[in-house]
Order: sequence, then structure tokens, then C-alpha cells
Amino acid sequence: MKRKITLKQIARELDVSISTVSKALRNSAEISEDTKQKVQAFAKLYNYRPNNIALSLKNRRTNTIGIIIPEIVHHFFSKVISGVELVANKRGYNVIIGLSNESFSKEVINMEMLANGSIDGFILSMSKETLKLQDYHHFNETMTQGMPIVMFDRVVSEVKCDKVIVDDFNGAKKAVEKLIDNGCKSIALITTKDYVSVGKLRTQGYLEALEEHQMPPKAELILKIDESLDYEAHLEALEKEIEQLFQFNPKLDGVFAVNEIYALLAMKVARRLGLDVPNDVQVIGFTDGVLSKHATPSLTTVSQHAQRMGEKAAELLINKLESEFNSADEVFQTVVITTDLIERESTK
Amino acid sequence: MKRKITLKQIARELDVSISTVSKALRNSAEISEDTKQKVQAFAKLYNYRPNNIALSLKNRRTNTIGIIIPEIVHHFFSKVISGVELVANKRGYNVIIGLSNESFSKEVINMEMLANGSIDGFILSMSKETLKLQDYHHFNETMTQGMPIVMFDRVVSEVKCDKVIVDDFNGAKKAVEKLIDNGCKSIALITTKDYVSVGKLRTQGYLEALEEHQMPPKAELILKIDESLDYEAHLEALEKEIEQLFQFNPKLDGVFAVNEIYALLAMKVARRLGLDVPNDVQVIGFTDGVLSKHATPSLTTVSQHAQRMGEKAAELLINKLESEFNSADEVFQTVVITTDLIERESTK
DNA sequence: TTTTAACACGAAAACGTTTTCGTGACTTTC
DNA sequence: GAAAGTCACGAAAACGTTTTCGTGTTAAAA
Repeated sequence: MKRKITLKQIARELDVSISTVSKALRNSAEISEDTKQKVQAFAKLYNYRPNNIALSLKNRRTNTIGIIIPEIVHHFFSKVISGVELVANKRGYNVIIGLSNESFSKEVINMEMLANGSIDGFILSMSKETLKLQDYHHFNETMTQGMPIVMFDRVVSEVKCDKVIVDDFNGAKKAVEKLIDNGCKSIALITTKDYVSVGKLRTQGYLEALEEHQMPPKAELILKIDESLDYEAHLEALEKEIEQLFQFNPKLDGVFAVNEIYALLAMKVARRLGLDVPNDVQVIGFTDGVLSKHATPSLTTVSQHAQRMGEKAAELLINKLESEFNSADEVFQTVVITTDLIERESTK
Repeated sequence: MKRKITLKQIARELDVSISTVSKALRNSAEISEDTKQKVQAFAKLYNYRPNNIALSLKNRRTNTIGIIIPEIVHHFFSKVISGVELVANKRGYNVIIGLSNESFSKEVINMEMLANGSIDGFILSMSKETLKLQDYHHFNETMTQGMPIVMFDRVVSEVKCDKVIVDDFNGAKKAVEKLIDNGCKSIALITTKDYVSVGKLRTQGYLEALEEHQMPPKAELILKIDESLDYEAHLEALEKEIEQLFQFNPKLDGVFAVNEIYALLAMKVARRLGLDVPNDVQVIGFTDGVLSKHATPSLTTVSQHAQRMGEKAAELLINKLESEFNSADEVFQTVVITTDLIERESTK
């Protein structure tokens, strides 16, 4: 077990000073060709690599990006990470992750851990609990200390920072319009409680589409799910609710759901009730995950381009990190990623 | 934008030395109660937190674990990360991730990046390309430099280190036995090329189960997929192959697939050919992912307990990191995570 | 009163870099 | 032959900690 070699050791071996070694390796003009060659050869032989930690301390930058997300076992979030990682690595940054598990306190703790020198900036999506509590002090404190934040997907206007969001409103609207164009007369919405910003926006898109086509929204066609329940238990309860939705609205011929799972459940219930998808009822989901693609029938969805979101977020963050002086002239941008409707078998 | 406060600044403000501040904050007996109180109050007021980078440099340990995986957009791998993160955080470690994208060179580069001081040890699963090339020098070099590695899932006997693996052989065997018990007479196997160790083991489990039940294996029932093709293109080609499998083997009544996707495709093809699952043909997959649960009919699978693998890997690594002297008495263990057959609707 | 012990604190080294500045030995120039 | 300039290198500071050891002051012991 030989420890990694350091400048000091090279210096001692070659009987020169540490400064000389450092300069020789960086090809400084101050050092003679002879010495350079000698040092570089030696360094190569022993596979010298500068210690990142020492560099971080010296440069006061770590070239590492911190990501905080509610949950990694989620196609959307892992796809975002994938995008971040792609451009981060391309530009010489590492990625370190923290999971909040949708918990406010874990989000705070995790951010504090990473903010103490481990990273240069954050890319994050808020936990549901944070959205519910509306307590954003940790974000603002982090930024006050000069550490930039880029938020994605779940954002909030109270926090001033760069943001990357999905065009939830128009995505939902386009989806519902698609259903209308396809002849649906009675379209249900399966969504989340309003404190989840994206759920709220998608609900608004649904309403707007109906309104523009002179279809008055009906309360009994809208199902707002409280996701704070346990995930598993919740699925069964949800299935019951959807079943009731179908039973109370026999003329139901279209469903727009704000995520994949809800959409799949709707298809499942429909099939159980003897309804054919897409002939009797058409279904559209949100988020282009792996479920939609492999479902039977495969699910028409609004694609969020999660990877592109991650890439964009990383670009925004790194640009800010590398801008000469991000001092007072704080100007924040919000990038909107447009959605695409991916048509599959669950619509005509 | 006020920078994070340091010991030096506190010292200057309170007109004491840096050492005194440091000791006061760590409640050293060397410092008088008065001074301690004063310093601690001041530190609290300014929300002082020690700089992690400086600590890392001083202690020569980062309390950070590096994870290298082939792909994060994968239920199995993200579940493993989730497990690692859980125990890592509980024991005071951070997690930093690197993606190899199944590429040998990216794996090497990523490991080199992280090995230069950023982390204390690795948890990794090898890329397919590495398995194919059988070049393991980067693992061995990393370990020679005193940085422990724990491998999971895709392992190889040539590298001596702690390992966490799934009982692929018995998992597959149990699955096939289940099909046999359920009355299947002609069971197909959809697997990967043999260089993927897990694919190979699962294939062996399949063969063993057949043999023990005096059912001679038939070459025409075994489909070995070359995954090096592009993912999308590959799916369509695969679907064709599976279709041929069914057509050439009209008596086919059972399918064991080494992953979810293959199993779902088999179900899809079966349905298209007018076969009912599970009445005409029963299907079992491997990996308990989100697809299996939400498929229709839902898929019986062999669960790998990915999260538990991650937890176990993290425990192994941290134990090694914190064992006083891991010097010469290198003793490596291999933990086998047993599989469970999760029965759902795709089997009788 | 002198010696010793306890107390409270500071100086400095160390972790591994990079970079600024200083300096001794030559070489060139008039 | 003296002044100036060039060359090649080293010393030291800095990044933010922790820890060892030294030291001055005061109180207790002789």
C-alpha cells in the first residue's frame, strides 16, 4: 500500500525545492529544460496527480456541484442527474448528491453539510414538505454566503435564483386540447394538491383548455390526490377513487393525469370496468418515463425533457460560477423547457 | 454576500489566538469557562461551521464515498444509490457519483478524478465494456494506493475486494422451478451475452433447474441478446427475435427473462400473437423494478433487493475505512443477497 | 521568600498546493 | 572591469483546520 505521491516527495527525491517541482510540472518558463524533463519524467513514472483537496483549499473552489433532490428512485430525477452529470463532467466538475426524501429537515441538513466547503453551488428541486411549510430560509442563507443555487422543476417565486422549469401550463393545455380534438366530451383530471406548484400549473392548463373550447369544468371530474400518505397504501386508495370517478361519470371518455402512475392506474381501472383504451376512453399522462413507453397500451404523454433540464441547470450554474464577478449585479434567469406531446397508443 | 466565517476571523474579532478559538469550540479543558462561553456565543451568532475541505486536508480523509455506476437512469442502480446514501449519511459520510455510461474509458477517468483526494473509498459496479475488455488495472491500482473498493452486482473474481452480489444462480433457478411447478413444459430463456457475469449466472440457474427436472434444454429456446447495440434500435430488433422465438416454438408456455424489459416485451409479443398471460404462457422477469409492478398483467419477478445491496455495500466500505489498521491482513468478504420471488399476475 | 504546580493561552507545524518575490550565479554591455 | 541584465531556482505565504508544545502568570506548597 503505497500512498499517493506528493510534490514534497518528488522534491526530496530529486533534490530540488517544492516550488521547482510545481513549476516544472506546470511547464513554467522559469525552469530550465533539463530540470523540467527530469521532473516530468519522474512524475509520470510515479503517476503523480495533484491532490484535489489541497487544490480546493488553495483555490477556494472545489469544482464540484451539489445536487439535492427529493428522491433518486424516480425516472425524472435520475434523468435530470444524468443531464447535470453530462455537462458537469464536460466542463470539469464533479457531482455530489444529497437526498431529502421529501423531508424539510433532511433538505436543510444536507444543504448545510455540503455548503461548508464541499461544493461550489447547488442544483436542487424542493421537497414537498418544504413547499408545504413555505420555509425557504436555508436557500436564502446559502445564497447570502455567496453560493449560487439553480432550482429546477419545483420552484417558488419567493426565492430569487436561476431556475429551470417545465412549461407545465402549456404542456397540460396541449394535452387536453389533444383529447378535445380527438373527440372527447367528458375529460377527467387526476392531479395533486395545489401546494405542489407543478400540479397546480397543470391543473390550470387543463382548465384553460376546457374554457377555450367552451367546455365548462365540472368539479366531479377533478380528482386531487393528497400525496402525503404512504406511497403503497396510497396507490390502493387511489385506485378506488379512480374507480368511483369512472362510476360517477359514465360518459367519461378522456383522462388527463399529472403523472405516469396516475395515468396507468386510470388505464388499469378502465380495463377492469370493461372499457377499451383508446376506443372508449383516451388517456394522457405527464412525464416521459419508462413506464409510459412500456405500458400496454403504451401511454401518450407530455414529455418534460428531464435530461435537457439537467443540462440546462448545470450550464446556468457553471456559467454563474465562472462569471468573473457575480457581485452585485444579480440578474437571475428562468429557463422554460418546452414540452412535447409524445403520441402513443392510449390516444386515437 | 458575506463569506463564510473562519476561525481566523473569530480570533481577530475576539482578540484571541486561532488556537484558542479552535479549542474553545471543541470544549477543550485548556480554555477557561469565560473564554469558551464568549467564543461559543460568537460562533453561534455568526453560524460558524468548520470548513470541510480544510478538515479533509488536515485529516487526510474526506468522509465521502464515491459511487461509480454504468447508468443512473435505471431503477436498480438508483435504488442501490438510495441504499448507499441511507447508511452513508447515517454514519456521517457524503456520496459523490460518477457515471461510466458503460464505457471503460469513462470509468477509468472518473475513478482517477475521484481518487485524487476527493473520496475515501469506492462503491462500484463495472461497465459492460470493462467486463468485455477484461482490463481491471484501474481497480487494482486504486487499491494499491490504499483506497478500498466494494463492488456490487457486476463483479469479477480477478479483482480482490469486498463484494456484494445477488444470488443470481439460485434466483434464476427458483424462478424456473416455479414455472415448472406451475406446469410449464417448454420454457424459453431470454438472456444476455455471457460476458455479463450476472447474465451468465442466471443462464446457469435456468439450465440447472431444467436438468434437475429432467427437461433437456433446447438451443432454440435460448435467446442471447447482444446489448452493445443502441438501446432504442435494439428494442425493435429484440421484439422481432422474440416473435420468432414464439413462432418457432408453438408449444412455448413459459418464459424466463433476465430483466424486466425483456419480460415485458415477451408479454407484449405474446399478447399480439393471441396468447393469454398467464393462461397460455407464463412469464417471470428479474429485477424488481417499477415496470414489473405497474405492468398489465403485473409481472412476477425475482427481486434483487437493490436497496439492501446498497446498504450492505456502504456498511462494508465504511467498516473497512474505520477499521484501525487495514494494513496487511487483507481479508475480503463477499456478501450474497438472497433473492425473493415476487409473485404477481404473470404466473398462475 | 523561593520553588513548584496549575492554569490559560499562543506560536507553530502540518496537510498539499500555487504563486509572488527574492537572490545568487552568470552573461552581456559599455 | 564594473554595472546591468538574465537565468534558474528557493523561501515563504496562503487556503482553514487541529494539535503539540512552549510560556507567562498566578496560586499553592515548602
